[in-house]
Amino acid sequence: MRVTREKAAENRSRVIAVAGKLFREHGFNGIGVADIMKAADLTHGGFYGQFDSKEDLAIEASKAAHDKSQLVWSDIAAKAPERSLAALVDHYLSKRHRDAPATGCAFAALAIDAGRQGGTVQETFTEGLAPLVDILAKAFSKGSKAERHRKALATMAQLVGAVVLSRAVNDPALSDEILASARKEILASAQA
Amino acid sequence: MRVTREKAAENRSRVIAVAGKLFREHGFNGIGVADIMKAADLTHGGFYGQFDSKEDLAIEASKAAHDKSQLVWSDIAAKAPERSLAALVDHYLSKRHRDAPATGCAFAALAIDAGRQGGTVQETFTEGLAPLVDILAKAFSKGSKAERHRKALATMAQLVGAVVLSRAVNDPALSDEILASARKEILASAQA
DNA sequence: ATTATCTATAGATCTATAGATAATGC
DNA sequence: ATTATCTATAGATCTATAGATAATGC
Repeated sequence: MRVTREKAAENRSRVIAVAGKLFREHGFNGIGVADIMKAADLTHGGFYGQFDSKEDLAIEASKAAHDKSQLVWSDIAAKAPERSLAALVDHYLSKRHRDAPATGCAFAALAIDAGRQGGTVQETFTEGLAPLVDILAKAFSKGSKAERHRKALATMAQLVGAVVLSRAVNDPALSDEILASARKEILASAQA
Repeated sequence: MRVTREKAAENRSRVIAVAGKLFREHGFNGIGVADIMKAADLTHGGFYGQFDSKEDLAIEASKAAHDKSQLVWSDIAAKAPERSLAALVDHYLSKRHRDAPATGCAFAALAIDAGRQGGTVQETFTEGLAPLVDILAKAFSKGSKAERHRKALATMAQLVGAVVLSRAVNDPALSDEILASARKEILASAQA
């Protein structure tokens, strides 16, 4: 039954990855430890050897999701140095992102849950926000550093809000329209 | 034990009002029927004489919250005919609103939950969005009808996203900054 | 007689723990 | 000997229902 240390570490990572998807899909309160472990091909009881509590897992899974977002955003910005803002916005406000909450941005999927949760989970989200805002700020070509920071915060809010609303409605045309409207506004305001 | 029809109708309304607050505070999955009934000073068992299911209550509570928002927004716009956009934005992005999710906008408190829930709950949120967007569209003074509608959708996303993010972080200064940044951006883009 | 509400409980599910098991790592 | 994982279960909580109760409304 017992596995190598290497395999044990891999099991733990797999639980974090699976939990990250299931939490983003169902919310912190919408999925249980037993189902997460089952999805990771492990037994329920094994969980408490790997993590202190469900909250502990929520923190680890949130951190991993934020780190992944940061990597993806950095890559997108680096690959389109002349139009990084447009590239980031196109990615974030894509139908692909809207339709895949389980693998998408943790803010669009869990920001409200994080606010309710409080404690270390909320702290993790606070720490996860700054790097994304910084990448956005660098993507703005005009204005002072303070102005670019302000625009980045406002843009982050618009990105998250647009994806949240596009997922909240069940009218596909309206959902598309929300994404397209936010996209157009952000790119127009970047010229100002 | 039995009460008058009038009192029974009042009891039902009170359960809807209490549920509206508790759902916005804890999410659809974060509060149970028993606690909602207790908060309404009724017994758990009485619930199923008033509602078909917890989902049925979630729908009624969401509808009531959306109707209330529409009324509040209409009032705000009517009371400041020359600067209704600024009045709406100041209200929505206020610290008071951020700090009172239980009585605030259902989109900022439950949009992610609604997207996950699907079914009639999601339908209720879809129907609740249009009236708010219409009020915003009228508050934009410049541009064609289509342009104002587009700006209203983008602004709605920014409003919701800003409040969601401001509640997700545990750094008060950053939280204030998110609200202020979104406010400034919205009012600047309304001049364009 | 009808019905709004209550008490009590069924049955499912949730987090967490105890103790057993068996393979790794000293 | 240590430890990663498993089986089994405790104890709490959740949605929903059954049947009793007692006052309203015909």
